[in-house]
Amino acid sequence: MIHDCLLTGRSVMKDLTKNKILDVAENHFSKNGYYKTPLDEIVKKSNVSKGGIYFHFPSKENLFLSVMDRLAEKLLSKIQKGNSSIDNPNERLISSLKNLLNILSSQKKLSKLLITQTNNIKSFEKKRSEIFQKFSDVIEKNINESIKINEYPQVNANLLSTIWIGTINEIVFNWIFSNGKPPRDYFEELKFILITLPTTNSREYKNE
Amino acid sequence: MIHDCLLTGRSVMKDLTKNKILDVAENHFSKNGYYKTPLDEIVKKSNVSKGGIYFHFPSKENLFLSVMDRLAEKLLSKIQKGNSSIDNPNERLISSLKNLLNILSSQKKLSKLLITQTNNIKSFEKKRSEIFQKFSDVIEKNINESIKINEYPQVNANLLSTIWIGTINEIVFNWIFSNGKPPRDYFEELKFILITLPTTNSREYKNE
Amino acid sequence: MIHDCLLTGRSVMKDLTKNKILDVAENHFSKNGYYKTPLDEIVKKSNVSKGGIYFHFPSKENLFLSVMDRLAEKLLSKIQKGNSSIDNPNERLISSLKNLLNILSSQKKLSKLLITQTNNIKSFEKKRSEIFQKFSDVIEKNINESIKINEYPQVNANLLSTIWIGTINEIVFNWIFSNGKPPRDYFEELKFILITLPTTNSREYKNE
Amino acid sequence: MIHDCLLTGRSVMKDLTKNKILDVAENHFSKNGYYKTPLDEIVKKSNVSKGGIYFHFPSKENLFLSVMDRLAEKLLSKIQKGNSSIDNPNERLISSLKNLLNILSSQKKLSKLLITQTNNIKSFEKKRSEIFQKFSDVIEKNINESIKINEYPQVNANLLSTIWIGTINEIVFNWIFSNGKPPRDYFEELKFILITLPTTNSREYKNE
DNA sequence: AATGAATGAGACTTCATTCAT
DNA sequence: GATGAATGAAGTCTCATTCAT
Repeated sequence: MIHDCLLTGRSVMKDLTKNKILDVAENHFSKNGYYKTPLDEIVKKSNVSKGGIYFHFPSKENLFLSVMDRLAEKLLSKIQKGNSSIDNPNERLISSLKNLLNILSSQKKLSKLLITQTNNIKSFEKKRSEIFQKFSDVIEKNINESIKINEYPQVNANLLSTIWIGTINEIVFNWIFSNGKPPRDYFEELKFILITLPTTNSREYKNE
Repeated sequence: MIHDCLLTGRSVMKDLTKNKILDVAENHFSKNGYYKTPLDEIVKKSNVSKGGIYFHFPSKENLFLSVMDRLAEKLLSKIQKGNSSIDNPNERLISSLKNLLNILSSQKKLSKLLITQTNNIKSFEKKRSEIFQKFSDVIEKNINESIKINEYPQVNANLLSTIWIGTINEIVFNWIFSNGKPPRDYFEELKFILITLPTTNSREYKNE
Repeated sequence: MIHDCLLTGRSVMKDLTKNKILDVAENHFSKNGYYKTPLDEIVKKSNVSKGGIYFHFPSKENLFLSVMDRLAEKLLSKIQKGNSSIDNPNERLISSLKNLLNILSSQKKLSKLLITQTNNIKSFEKKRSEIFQKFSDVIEKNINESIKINEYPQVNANLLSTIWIGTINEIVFNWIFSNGKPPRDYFEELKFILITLPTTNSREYKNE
Repeated sequence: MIHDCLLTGRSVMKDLTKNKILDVAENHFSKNGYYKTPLDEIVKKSNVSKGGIYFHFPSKENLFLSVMDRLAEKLLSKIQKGNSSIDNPNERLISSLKNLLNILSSQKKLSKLLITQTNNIKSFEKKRSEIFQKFSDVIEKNINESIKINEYPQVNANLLSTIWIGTINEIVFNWIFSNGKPPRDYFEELKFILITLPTTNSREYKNE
């Protein structure tokens, strides 16, 4: 028997199929992109029939969106878990940067999926915005807390988080498409530019 | 006869047709994306037959790449023209930022084209990298010159230009897809964060 | 327990489910037609599972046929009930016409179902013929009795009943698809053309 | 060469393909119905590629409608041609009946197409109405002229033409689906019931 | 009796590309 | 140089039916 609990067995089974589909879809979408991944490919690799996929997802588009959602949740929870034990906001900011870079570095394909699949499909663009906004929110919150305790100069935290996200995005892009270094290799330098430099500066301000 | 010189006349005619195709293609690709723009749409709007398009461009993919190329050239020359008369490297850096933001703000569709059309097509990704690299190079060069004359702290200019590009990219993205403000509205704040803050800081360093 | 008699209880339950299915099926088939009514629709609206439907009906086709059968029976019994108390054959003929028109007028959807669902499916065509034949038989019988008592001229009663049926069919069609008047509005004029006119004429003949 | 005129050659060629498609479609639709005729069947039998069909017709539905249109035109022109040389309205009425019955008798498949393909598709129902209305109009006009010259009693010509159409429709139906006699076999009896009987009667009226 | 997840054949449609003219 | 009718592979999606539970 696959499961030891008869009561929840059914929903476990259901989730088994659904997750198998999501796994295969995630893999193929991130490797080949939305348009270059025919449903038949997912059918073949998942051993779930076409009808089975459409039983769980109303359309290919919805399947893609579900993949994005699951992925974003996974990444977000990893980042937040990494931060949960850190008290100092500035340390937390540094930790967020490190985690984000590490996680993305370890999942090249998923990074690609997250970053490049917009395809002029409204729902994709909306989803991308949604997800990036969530990452941005985490960072903005940390920046604001750093500002509050005077670790960071008075800047527009929202814009700054946009800078962070855009920067990381671009680094991932270069890594994937221009043989750039993996994101994690930029940690020290990014820390210097994005945190040390302004922070030091803010101390200078205070010293005046 | 429309033209008096048969020799150049022909190529002028050719260029006329070719540019008409490129104009219409640019418009549709940027509005609807690569996959959502059937060649038939370009045929209809350009009044050039399908065979005509295939005479000038070997494939739809090549047409798209040509649109990207032409566009990048246009934007780059605008930026460089704006900088040509400025002597001070730091001023030039500021001017670059301003120009970049202004130009992108005035061409929402083209911004979109430049930013979102990668589509997991190798050649597109390569082209996107190429173009962004050119923008990045301009900025990197200016940063390096600023560093040389001690206007800017000793940072990895290449990484910093990546930050610039990523930031602008993200701002454009938010503008297009999340009803964010147009890029130009961020000029002052970006100038403060990306230039004033590090620059001031570098002066502080020097003052110590 | 819902019922106290296990023996009949079971079949009552069964009939309850079966009739619920038939009700929902009748409604959807008549509204949207055979091909535009997926079984899933009936599942959703009847709260009977797919397996449940297949327990009661071997196929969608059979379900449709059952709907037709039940419907025809309903209509026929209504017509015959209306005629049962009338002695004079000619009066009965008139009453049949009136009833038929009234019943169809009050059930637009069912009329549609009866009239348009042939769909090139052999079994459907056979069923439609069967049903129309039953209606035709009722009318033919009445005509023949009218002829027998010299109320009606000597015509081919079978053909005449076909004329009746075809006429009513066409009137219903126009009502449903061309915003024609409801069948009942034609009663007086139809009575004149189909009964009075020939009847009067037959009297003339006799009077000669 | 297929055609002797180079100038019109192109449009002749175009029509050749289009008509080939229509011919094959007419044949299959009338034999098997709309839903039981996959486009692939038409592709196979017409030797025109799927794309070719979609070049000439925007959808399967539109193709079907075009078949209906062409067919209706063909039949109508045959009927009107048959009537063109007859002066007396009553004779023309009789001729219309005869022609209609004959034409339908000789084209069982097309009759079926015309009569049974409604399928709960709005556009089909509209087209069916349109076509039947045209037939009805021809008959109504003739009836009205017969009434004018006192050959026919004062009845609602519009309703009477509906009776005619419905009758013929029903006879065709019985012929196709219940092994009834072909329409033409009913000519004499229909003439008696639909024309002679009322006409004679109208004379009686006048004689009074 | 009843459930509903899963199947898979088959439907319609799209569209980059070709080629005779 | 240019046309546009024609191709055909490939795509997404539907839905009657099955079967383990």
